[in-house]
Amino acid sequence: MPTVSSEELAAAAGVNSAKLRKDFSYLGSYGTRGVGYDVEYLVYQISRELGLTQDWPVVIVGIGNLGAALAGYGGFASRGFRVAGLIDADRAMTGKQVAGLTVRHTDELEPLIKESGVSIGVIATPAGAAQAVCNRLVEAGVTSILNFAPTVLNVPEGVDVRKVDLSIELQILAFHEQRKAGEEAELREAEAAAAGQGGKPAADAVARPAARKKRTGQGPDGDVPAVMPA
Amino acid sequence: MPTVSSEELAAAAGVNSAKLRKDFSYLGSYGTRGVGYDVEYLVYQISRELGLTQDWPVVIVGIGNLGAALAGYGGFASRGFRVAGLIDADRAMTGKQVAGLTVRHTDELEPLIKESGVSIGVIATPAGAAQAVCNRLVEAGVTSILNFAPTVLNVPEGVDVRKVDLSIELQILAFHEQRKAGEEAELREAEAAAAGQGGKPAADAVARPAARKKRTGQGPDGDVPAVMPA
DNA sequence: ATGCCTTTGTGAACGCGTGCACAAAGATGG
DNA sequence: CCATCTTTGTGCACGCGTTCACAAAGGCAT
Repeated sequence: MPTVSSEELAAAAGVNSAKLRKDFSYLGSYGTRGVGYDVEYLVYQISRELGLTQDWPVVIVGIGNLGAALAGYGGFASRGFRVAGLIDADRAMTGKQVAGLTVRHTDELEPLIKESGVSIGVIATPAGAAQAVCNRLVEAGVTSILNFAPTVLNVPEGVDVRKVDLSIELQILAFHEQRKAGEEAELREAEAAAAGQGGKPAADAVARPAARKKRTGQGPDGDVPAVMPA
Repeated sequence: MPTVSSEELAAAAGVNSAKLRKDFSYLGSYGTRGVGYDVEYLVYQISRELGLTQDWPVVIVGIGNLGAALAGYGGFASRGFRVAGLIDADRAMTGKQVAGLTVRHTDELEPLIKESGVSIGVIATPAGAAQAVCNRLVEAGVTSILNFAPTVLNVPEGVDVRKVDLSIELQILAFHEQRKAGEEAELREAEAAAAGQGGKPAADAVARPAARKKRTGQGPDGDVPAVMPA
């Protein structure tokens, strides 16, 4: 398949074709009217725009289970990322092989960053060590940090930090799960009400502190919200 | 501190106080005018709305580095998640202790789900095994899946899937990193141009297939885009 | 060469979320 | 009990991203 239309691409991606074309137009990607987009050229343009054609040396600090998982993650190489080094504070880890690389001690952090020209650091340490590691990374010249530790990092102007909290994704799933359950419960309640016996709302587990006077009526506390997060 | 105002909360969170109040109003959380929100009551309301007060048994399938990391992740317990079981297809893993739990073989997947009332599954297997695992999870009654495998999962209506791609976060950092570098290069180029010698754009690594006629002029192919993703 | 057909690129309209500004409500002090 | 002050809850306006719809452009058959 040498060429694709915005319509095909949009259907495959599950988005609107107009949006896709407009997005491409921002990139300056030129298709051919009446034909579509040349696949190879398009792939190259998007790859370059996204930085996939560049080589990004990355250092991973904290080689526990998560750090090891990241070191061995297959998706990195194909996206232009190269693990330039693994760092761990535990001397017992020093010298060990993880995912084909040798773990080095924290002492070697700065030389590693400078030698390899690392500008992106990944923090997979316990929460307590994260800020100290972050400071050393920044000091050594790292300007982008991916933080898996459950802490908010303070960084100077010009340094980007992205925080990944693995439990947030679960949280979102649980939220939807609750909504599903809530809707079912509501249906049952509605049926019960139709049968003549209104379902009475359960008392709050934590009482309202001050005077809990009127309620707007139509919604008990157990209501599901009208909005939902992403 | 028994009570907080929306202003304080907004400042701490780095958002607009009006937005915060509006969001709270959607939840039906009632503050007290002239005083603010009762902290304990607010925490309880938000927790309940988010499902933190419920107990969510979770099964993790695929106990490699990532699965082990997830099993030991501290953030789960405090958010209401409980790892009900660890499953791995490798018989060599069966019976081993990971993060204080015993790894069980894939054969025990269905009974585990039914006994523990699991409705959320986490897939941390290699890409090849993910869809098969997914099918079995759904068949056994799981309705929410968190997928760490680099595959798109096909699921029936009513089942939620969230895909976590660890390299995407790095991708976003790299994109910004590229923009930073691009801006610096542009500055240098502008200086060079001011000195009389215009920087010439490098030829594309992949040639345009068809006729590459006019360009709108002001932007060489190496341009950074005018927009950026989240 | 000419006309028709397909698909792009984009101006314009729509919808939604965010932020502003203010009235209502409750607390507090005289 | 009334006046004043603080803070909530929310109608309204603005801005941005998405979608619609169509003119322009290129390919292709006759």
